[in-house]
Amino acid sequence: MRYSKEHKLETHARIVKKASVRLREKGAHGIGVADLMKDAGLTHGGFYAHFDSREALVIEAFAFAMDRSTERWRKLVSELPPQQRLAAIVNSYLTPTHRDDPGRGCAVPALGAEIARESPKTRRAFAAKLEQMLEMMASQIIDAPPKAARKQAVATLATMMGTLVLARIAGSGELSDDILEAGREAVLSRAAAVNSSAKPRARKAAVRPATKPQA
Amino acid sequence: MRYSKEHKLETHARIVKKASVRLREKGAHGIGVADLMKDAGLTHGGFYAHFDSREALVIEAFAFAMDRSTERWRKLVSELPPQQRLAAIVNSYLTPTHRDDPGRGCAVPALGAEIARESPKTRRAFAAKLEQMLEMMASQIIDAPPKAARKQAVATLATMMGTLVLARIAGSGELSDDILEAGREAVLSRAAAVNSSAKPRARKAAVRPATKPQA
DNA sequence: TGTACATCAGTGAACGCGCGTTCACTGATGTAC
DNA sequence: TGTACATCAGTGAACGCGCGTTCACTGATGTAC
Repeated sequence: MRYSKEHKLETHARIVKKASVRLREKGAHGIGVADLMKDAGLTHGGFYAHFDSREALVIEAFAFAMDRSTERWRKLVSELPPQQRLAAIVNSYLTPTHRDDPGRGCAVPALGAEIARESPKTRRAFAAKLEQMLEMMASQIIDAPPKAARKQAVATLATMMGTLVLARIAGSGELSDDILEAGREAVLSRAAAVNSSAKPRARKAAVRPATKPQA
Repeated sequence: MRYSKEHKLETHARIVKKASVRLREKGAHGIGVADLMKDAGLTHGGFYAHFDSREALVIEAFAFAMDRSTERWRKLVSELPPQQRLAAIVNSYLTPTHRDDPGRGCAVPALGAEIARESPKTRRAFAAKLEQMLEMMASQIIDAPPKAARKQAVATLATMMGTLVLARIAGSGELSDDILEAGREAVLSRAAAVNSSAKPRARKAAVRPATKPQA
């Protein structure tokens, strides 16, 4: 063989990783196979040695992005007391940094609407990763019964990603910052309300914006 | 002239109207000029007698869809007492009917993320219509000072459209219905909390799902 | 250890196709006389 | 009122281009002997 055993896997992973950035930036149909390969330092002809089709790469790239977000949240949250965890996720999500850098941000606001229109196969792949993300969020909400925690996780993600979409439509000026702030307040006050056993100071600490970027 | 004075305007309006449906269904790049013209009962060659470019049609079609939604809400709300208005909008928005018929639904969950990536011109046109929609929503919230009403409108729309995107990713099964329900509850309980002067029964009435479709 | 061969990740030209856009033309109707 | 002409919304062929995909080929390396 021309290359070491892991070489192909590494190349494959590099394509997926770079593509996951570009697709979040440009949309699921916003960039072509040739440019995606160029991003990974290759020419387009080799593409089909790694993927059955462009769609297959989109699925992998999307899954990669979702796994990264979920994993990043898990790390972010691992060092915090339970009652601050959801707030920490929210505060890292609803920031100008995240709004202005979709390529390294959450795939749901960037690609959700588009992927929901794709083939059933693609949509289901997306749905499965979304489900994992929701489960991860719900598992951070320990002071509510599972069904309520699940509902809160859904509502929180919906508000967070919806806020990001609205903020991106509004550009990156003051109006857009206000949108982020409105979303942040809404989702944090809801968390505080559901989380009725938490002390007020816990909530106040949670409201402070995170300095770390995005999610 | 071959046709009556209003003929061209009528044709133009018909193209925009049909396109606004198809674009919401298929995405801003999901359908071509030829098919859009066919939808309006015409051939593709006549397109440029009506629009400078495909992008110009996308802008008009998007504006049309946004105006329709805003106007529909205005009508829906006009016959209701103030404290039921926001809830009525939410209940008509977060329904399986709306989820399953994006072509006649709100353009924000269908096209928002995509349009935010378009040219500044397109994005700003979208942003202006979004602003009108938010103002309309905020004007329904009369028991809060303007700044708070604005914030609540932003958070409400973010949650509503985010919920719709998540529900569409999840398909149209039970899991998807649960997502709609979680979004509905979150946004209605927030409205009830802000709307602290309203009587409990007002809130209870508001929580009942609407039978009318979408928004 | 040295040599011949097999492998296969990656190259780059070429393909067919659909797209947005252009353009010469059509033909029904309004207008001038 | 009747006739010749001008208008212009709409037609359909054609354009250039970029895309996803295919394919014959390359050449560095692992393997067999």
